[in-house]
Amino acid sequence: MDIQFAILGLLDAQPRSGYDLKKIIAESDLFYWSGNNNQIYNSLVSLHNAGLVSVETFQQESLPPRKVYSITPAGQSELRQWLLTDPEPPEIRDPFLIQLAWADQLHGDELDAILARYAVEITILLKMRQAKQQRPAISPQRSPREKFLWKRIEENLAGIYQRELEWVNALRQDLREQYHNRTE
Amino acid sequence: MDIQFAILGLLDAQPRSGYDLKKIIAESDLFYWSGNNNQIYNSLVSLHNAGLVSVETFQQESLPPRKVYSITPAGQSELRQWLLTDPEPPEIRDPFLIQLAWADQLHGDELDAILARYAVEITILLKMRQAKQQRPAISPQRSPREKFLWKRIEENLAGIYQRELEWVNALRQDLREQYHNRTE
DNA sequence: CTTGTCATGTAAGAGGTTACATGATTCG
DNA sequence: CGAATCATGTAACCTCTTACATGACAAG
Repeated sequence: MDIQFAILGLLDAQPRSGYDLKKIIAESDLFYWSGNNNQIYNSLVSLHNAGLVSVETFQQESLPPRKVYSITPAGQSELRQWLLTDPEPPEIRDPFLIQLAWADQLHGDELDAILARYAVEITILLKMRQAKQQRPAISPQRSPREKFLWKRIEENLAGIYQRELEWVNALRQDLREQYHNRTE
Repeated sequence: MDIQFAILGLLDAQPRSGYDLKKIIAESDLFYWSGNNNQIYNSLVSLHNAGLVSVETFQQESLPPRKVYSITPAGQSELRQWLLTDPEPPEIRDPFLIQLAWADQLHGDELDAILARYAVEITILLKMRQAKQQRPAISPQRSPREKFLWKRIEENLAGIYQRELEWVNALRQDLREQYHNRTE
């Protein structure tokens, strides 16, 4: 998967500048990239070279010119084709699980402490997720169905943290019961 | 997070060669890297330079020499210190959700088709996960608690796919009911 | 008076992937 | 007879990240 298709979709919803895209991607969980300039500005250049987007430059006084990109018909057909390609599975990278894999050398309270810290971390992320879900998102809402799909996508993202939180809490509980939170 | 700590933990359980590590990492979901030579052999060199592992070379007839790495006391204390560092949150990268975010331009049956393909994909991954859970894993099992922790880690990994599958199935069901699987 | 926003762009480097190279042995 | 396993290592490359550079204006 390529950030290009994320950008193409965002431009299909409405024309935007590189700076607009950067902000959206940096704040989004769905568009999981960091939102750094390098990637976005270069992607826009190569999308332009491929004829998938067009640019319009607006001169501004005392500010650098604002370059607003729009999707072209070629870009739209490229996007549509991509929508029909084989879905990729999600990538899961949870370094904490590796930490836990070697954590048996910690004693009970140390182990519970890092589990607690993990739970706090996840709780914060979940809260941030839910906050984003409240305020008007970048969701296009071009049709009731699109609005519905975006709602479900956001629920999916929240669900990931929800499940993780339940998992870690159950684990803490069971460790407490089975090992009374101390090794020998 | 660094692959170095994954390697350090694996070597703490028992001495292994680069080739051993490569196989473990390539097949593992927990150790989420591809298991390519470059990364592993270079990591071993730098771990060795840092004095965190030691090497013993075993000459073999008609095969290249086997270099078996062991963790050093310095390596063990480095590992233990890392275990106490702040847990990192999981990284979720689900390109399919981006595909779905722009998928409103598909009509009902096209949309259901890609959702179905995603469900198949996830089902396969879940089955593979469960298969791995059956056969004797690389789980160290140095104590009952370690065995327990590894079981929970594996359940976590399976749970991710499980939840995703439930989510996509519920979505398909609701689309069928609400939109009768066709747009105008 | 510093921090944040607007707005573009570049540079350097970490991290990660695929593929290549070698070469004997075993399995189907 | 071709493919897989054992076992090391290198090369080329892509992706992505942090940080830098410029410069005006507004807000606290």
